[in-house]
Amino acid sequence: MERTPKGLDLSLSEKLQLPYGPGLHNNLTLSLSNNVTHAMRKPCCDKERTNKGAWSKQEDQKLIDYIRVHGEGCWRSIPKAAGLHRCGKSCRLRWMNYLRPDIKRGVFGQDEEDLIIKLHALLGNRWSLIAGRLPGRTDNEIKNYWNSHIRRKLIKMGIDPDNHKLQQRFPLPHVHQDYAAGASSSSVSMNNDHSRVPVPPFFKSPCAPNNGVSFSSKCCHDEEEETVMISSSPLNLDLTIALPSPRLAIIVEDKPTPNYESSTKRS
DNA sequence: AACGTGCCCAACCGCGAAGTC
DNA sequence: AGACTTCGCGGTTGGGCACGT
Repeated sequence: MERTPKGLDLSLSEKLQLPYGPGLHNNLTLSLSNNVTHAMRKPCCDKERTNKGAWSKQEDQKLIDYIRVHGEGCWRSIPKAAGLHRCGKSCRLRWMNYLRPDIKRGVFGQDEEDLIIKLHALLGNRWSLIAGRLPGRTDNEIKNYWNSHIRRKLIKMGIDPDNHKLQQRFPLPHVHQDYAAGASSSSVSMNNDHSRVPVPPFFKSPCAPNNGVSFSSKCCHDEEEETVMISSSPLNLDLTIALPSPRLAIIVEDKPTPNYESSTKRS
């Protein structure tokens, strides 16, 4: 079954209605779900007979072997066909987030981090779309990285990670320090005394050329809220989202992997 | 050494979207 | 047309590890 990934083809109107923060979307979802009962929904699998929790090496191997031969598709039937006591959803997640041969693991580079921030400013919490611009990275990985690293970092810098607004009331010297490395020509005029705050590098520089998303930001001073807004306009809204890197149906090589229950997570 | 706390991240859950019957 | 099925997404959880006391 071939589908167009959700939100892949952003219409111009959608591009212009930048989802600064997930608020709107979430509120909508919330209000809808409050009015709908899902009591009739069937469980996605027979929970009695399915394994849950961390995957064992044997389970991984079964899934890899199966997909190596048959390719991805029809996740619901894969567990049975592959001899796994897992639900299809769990198989899909394990494959997509961990076993796929094209997954790039390891620490995020500065360029990747900057790109994530830029894309988040533009797309909000649409992790799958963001992941589509970062070859080898999964939405789950990016989401985790955002929540555990970037989010905190932005807060520390005095930037609201939800709406990407620079808060005015933050200890400026701290921000100066943090931005020092990336600060050069561009700066933001913040206060009446014309003190200047360097713009974080991810707001200044255009994206890496091969990412196909370009930015230009200007800042303005929002008197009422006493925040410095990194305006979304005029943005180059060439947000043509390319399809994520093609996934291999056949795995050629075994990849060194994963963490299993007993393995250590950290070095 | 023992305990508490915070962080990381794999995995789960619920739900909407899209396809099929 | 509408019920049902399947997929994919985003939010959340919980186990395990690192680090501080």
